Amino acid sequence: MGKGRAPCCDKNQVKRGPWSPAEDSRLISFIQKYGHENWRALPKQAGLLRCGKSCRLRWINYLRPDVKRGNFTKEEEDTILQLHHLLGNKWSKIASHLPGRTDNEIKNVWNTHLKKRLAGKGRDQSKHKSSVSSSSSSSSVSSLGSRACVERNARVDPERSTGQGPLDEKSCGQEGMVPPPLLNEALEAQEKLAKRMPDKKDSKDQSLTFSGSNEPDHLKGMEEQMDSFFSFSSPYDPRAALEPEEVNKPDKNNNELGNFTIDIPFECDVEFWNMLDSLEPFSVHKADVGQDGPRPGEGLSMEDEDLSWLWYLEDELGLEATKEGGGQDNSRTSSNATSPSDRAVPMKACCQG
DNA sequence: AATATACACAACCGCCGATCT
DNA sequence: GAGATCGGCGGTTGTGTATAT
Repeated sequence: MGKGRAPCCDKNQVKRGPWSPAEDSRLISFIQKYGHENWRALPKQAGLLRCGKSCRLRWINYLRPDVKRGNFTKEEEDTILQLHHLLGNKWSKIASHLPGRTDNEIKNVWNTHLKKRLAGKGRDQSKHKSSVSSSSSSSSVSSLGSRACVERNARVDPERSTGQGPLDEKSCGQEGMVPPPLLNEALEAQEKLAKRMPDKKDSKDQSLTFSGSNEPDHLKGMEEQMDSFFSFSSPYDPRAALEPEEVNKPDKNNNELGNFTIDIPFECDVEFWNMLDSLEPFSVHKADVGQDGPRPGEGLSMEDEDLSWLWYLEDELGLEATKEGGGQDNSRTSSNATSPSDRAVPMKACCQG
């Protein structure tokens, strides 16, 4: 081969632009039958005049059975906001925490909705950021249940979050932000879990396997979950374009896309969130939110939620400064807050309830 | 009703890291 | 070890649709 990188495809030979239903049908049909071991070879084998990358993108972002279409829920948006605060523009990582959502979709939502929302709030919030409650966005994460542990740690600072890039040690902890150790810990936990993923091939791409025979038992229960992902709200469901003779008919003993099984390794998510699910410190403190305040389950106001969360953190971290509002120093870069050993304590407390 | 503008989202592009040879 | 290949990721663009004028 010559020097330099070979083009992924001959742009003169491939079709570009929007996919037609027929192309979708062909791609789905082919992947159902043969899988997608080699994206580059796939279009040729499937008889598609498309670049392999284009096929892959189309499949991953649109045709994959577990892709959830439709508007993002408030919870999903909140999750994106907070994960973005944690991770920056790591769309694929963020997407991994939103089953059924693709990185591309999340990226679009961020660029179209969330960034603006944050920008708007940033302006709004700048007027009030001296108060404790200024640490909150107007979004509520209460319905996210125990995920709140991490997500609260990632409570968005709109002014900061409108910028690109992950929450770094300089930025977090300022202006009433939740102390960063928990953020770091959350990140570390995520990364540890990611590293524990046995094999990249097993985890990549939330891919599908197309075999009825070697379906892992633990995945069978997932079918039901996956079924929910088949609900589409878009007017054109590409999978509806499948022509009957081209696709495997749904097996009555199997899921509705025929004789392939979903092999989507959510272990990372499950483990991660299960770990967090074991943490219920916040719920205790919810109950403490002002004797006159709402009781748990009665719908805390955002302010109450934020306050109680801050109080919880203060208890755990022995911090009083937070009560004084976010205004505390920008010195959160002090090393004692970021050393792993120091970080472990509050998170551990958090995790162990 | 026609046109301009803004918005939303699908798709493309180029780079990077991992793996293969 | 070096180069080739591939999949994946993030940034950007193009296009269709909705809304405003």
